[in-house]
Amino acid sequence: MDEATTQKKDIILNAAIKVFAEKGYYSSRTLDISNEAGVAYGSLYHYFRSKDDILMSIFQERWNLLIAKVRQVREQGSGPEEQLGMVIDFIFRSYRQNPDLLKVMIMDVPRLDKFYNPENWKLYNLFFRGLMEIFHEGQEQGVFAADVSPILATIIMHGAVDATIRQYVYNPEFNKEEFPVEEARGQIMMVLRRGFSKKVEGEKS
Amino acid sequence: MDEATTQKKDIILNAAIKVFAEKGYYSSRTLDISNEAGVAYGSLYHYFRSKDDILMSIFQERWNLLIAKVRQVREQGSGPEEQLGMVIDFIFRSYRQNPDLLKVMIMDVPRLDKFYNPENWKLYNLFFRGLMEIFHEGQEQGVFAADVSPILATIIMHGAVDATIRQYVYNPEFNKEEFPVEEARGQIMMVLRRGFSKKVEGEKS
Amino acid sequence: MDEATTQKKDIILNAAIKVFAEKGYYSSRTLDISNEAGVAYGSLYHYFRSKDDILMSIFQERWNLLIAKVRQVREQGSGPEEQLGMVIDFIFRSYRQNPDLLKVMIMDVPRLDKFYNPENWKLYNLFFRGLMEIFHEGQEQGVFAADVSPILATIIMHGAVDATIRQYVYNPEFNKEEFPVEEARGQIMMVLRRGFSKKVEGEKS
Amino acid sequence: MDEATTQKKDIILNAAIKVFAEKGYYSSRTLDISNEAGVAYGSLYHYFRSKDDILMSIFQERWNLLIAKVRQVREQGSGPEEQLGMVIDFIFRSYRQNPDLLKVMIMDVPRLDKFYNPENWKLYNLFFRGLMEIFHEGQEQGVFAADVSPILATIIMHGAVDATIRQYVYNPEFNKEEFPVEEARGQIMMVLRRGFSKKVEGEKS
DNA sequence: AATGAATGAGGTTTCATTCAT
DNA sequence: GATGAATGAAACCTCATTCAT
Repeated sequence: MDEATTQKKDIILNAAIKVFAEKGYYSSRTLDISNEAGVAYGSLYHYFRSKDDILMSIFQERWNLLIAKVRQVREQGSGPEEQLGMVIDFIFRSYRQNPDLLKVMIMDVPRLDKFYNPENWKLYNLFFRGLMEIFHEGQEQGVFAADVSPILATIIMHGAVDATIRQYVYNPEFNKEEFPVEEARGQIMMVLRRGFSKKVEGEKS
Repeated sequence: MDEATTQKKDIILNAAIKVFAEKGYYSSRTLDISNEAGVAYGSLYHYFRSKDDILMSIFQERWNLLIAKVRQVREQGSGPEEQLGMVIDFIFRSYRQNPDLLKVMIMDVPRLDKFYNPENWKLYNLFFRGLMEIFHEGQEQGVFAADVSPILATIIMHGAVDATIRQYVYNPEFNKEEFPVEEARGQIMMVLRRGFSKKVEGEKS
Repeated sequence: MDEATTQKKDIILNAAIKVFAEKGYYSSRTLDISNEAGVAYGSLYHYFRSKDDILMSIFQERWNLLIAKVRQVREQGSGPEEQLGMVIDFIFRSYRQNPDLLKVMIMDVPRLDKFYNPENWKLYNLFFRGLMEIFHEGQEQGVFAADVSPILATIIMHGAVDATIRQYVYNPEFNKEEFPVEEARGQIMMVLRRGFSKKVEGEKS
Repeated sequence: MDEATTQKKDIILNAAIKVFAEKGYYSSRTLDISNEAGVAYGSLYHYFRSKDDILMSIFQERWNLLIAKVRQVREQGSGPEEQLGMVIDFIFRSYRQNPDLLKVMIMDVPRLDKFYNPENWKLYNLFFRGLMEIFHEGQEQGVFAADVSPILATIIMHGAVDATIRQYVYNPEFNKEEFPVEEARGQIMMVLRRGFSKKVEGEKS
């Protein structure tokens, strides 16, 4: 794949992200995408097999970035708490840089039938596995509570971040001024840090 | 609306829930719904204005139940921790009773354009407001940390539960045997209780 | 057919006239008619075989009135000019009394496939035959020009009246104040009287 | 709009005219039109927005021709009588060349809800205005009677022609052999000439 | 590679009519 | 006679995808 091709694919992908974010995958027409991208709509099919394929490409490209980030964070070697914080930071920064992309990732990707194939699940779970490993290390180092399952911890973390971004993206009654992204990010970190930390003195078991 | 009408609407709604859960809203045809419900094609349109209207009715009926639950929990008057626990329990029990319903609520409802109207947001936020009030009371009673925003706390809680159920619903690699629903519910409760509790001794701010 | 039945049929027919006039036959639903008539929509089918049948009944009832009028005018025995004038008067008066009815007669009846059956044509042409006979008598008495075909004369007369009423009914730019119905009627009469009268002195043949 | 597009639109339009003339607008299916045109189903919607749009295009194209004809006749500058004769001739000739077209114009166009919009009325009345001006000139030149309103004169003329063509098109009992089109046209001209001419000697006012 | 006209399967919705109550 | 829930055929239109240029 030469560079020109890669560039054109990116133009189309970015146009698709914008269009999907605005109307939703199923309400978006390929014509909308080609218009937004400024290419003839037949051209989409030079670069992608189908409309589905475009959405899957968005997922894969983005998700690989996320996985790379997790890997980079892990190799860089600070403490488990800091590592989780860096991943969460990365996600929130991604949202600020390109809210449309996260909107698509959260809302459209998981609702596409074709998304649910083994290959994607493998990719999907790769990210969680990275987080789980960080958490597990934290447990071994005594930073995180031993009675919390790494799987659940990961899901909770991801769910908290995901739900927060959803509020930003969709809820018109959500007061974005009162809650700047940084504030939200800080609170989530705080709650999770506490939630994941070792048994609190005097806790009812 | 007489009883017979209510019954018929429920039959259709339940059929729709099953069909939507299986194929997703956009991939479900109205014919599938009428077949599943065992009624004639056109009958759907006696009871609902459109396919959209069916999905919106599912949301509204279900969400009103959730709001009613929150209200009931609040009136019944145990401590804030117990109250939040009861709501979470209710959601997990709902999932066990009717996983399809939750699947539709989580995956299909939020992706429908028409969902995003003021009336629905009002309903939607009514639930969060109830949770927020519980949390706020907990703060006043010194049970929950004062430096956590009730809004964020609510979102985190909801996100955690939602994400967990998503795993049950979709992730084929998620080991449901290892994690029975009760286990997941217990762990979430534990993490949140810790995460929401007062500042831990010696916490880095 | 007892009296109660006849009355109910008339109620339905009048409702249908109103609805058809407003929305056109094909855009009118049987439900609209039953609502307008204040009866259950199943009831329409007690009194009429079908929606088509309702429109045909409107035509037949009305057209028989027209034919009766022509017969009455002929029996009453004034001169041919006066007789034609009376028929035209009758039509204009009908329009003033019930514009909706004429609207339906002119616009909806002739566009229904089922209208074109031998029985209706017979009825339809009965009216024209009456007019033709009047005209023919006028020719024999030397009142109307002998070189005008009674058939054409009749068609022209009918077309002129019909087109004028159409303007009243539909054309929003047609100035109804400037042209009260009586004025229009008078002018048509004048033009036709002249047009049908014997060859003008010095006419180019 | 390039030439190929124009050609394809014309093919579809002509097919639609044929189908509409045969079955009436509402009884014609879009599939019938595409079959008749020999194009794919969906192609209709490349060239026209909707079925309605096809009918409106037929009206507009045809009516612009009529208006152009009136303009041409006026510029060409013969006497008012001749000018009106030429317009009537044009209409009758149109009927002979393409009876289906006139059928659609007379029967289907005026019964479509969407026909009644300001834009169409403007177009519609442009034709009448042209005729009225001819008539008015005739009055000033002393050829036509001063006591006849140009508006009514125009309507009568149009109604007479329209009603005659209707007979040809629809009435199975109308004897077309006895009345060839030329004969009808001649008689109408004669009646109108007389009807529009100056007060006849000895006329009752 | 790029274009966009052409395709046609498939979906939602309408609505006249039936018929059990 | 009166009702209106139930029926399901049929219609319009959309839109992803193909393919000749």
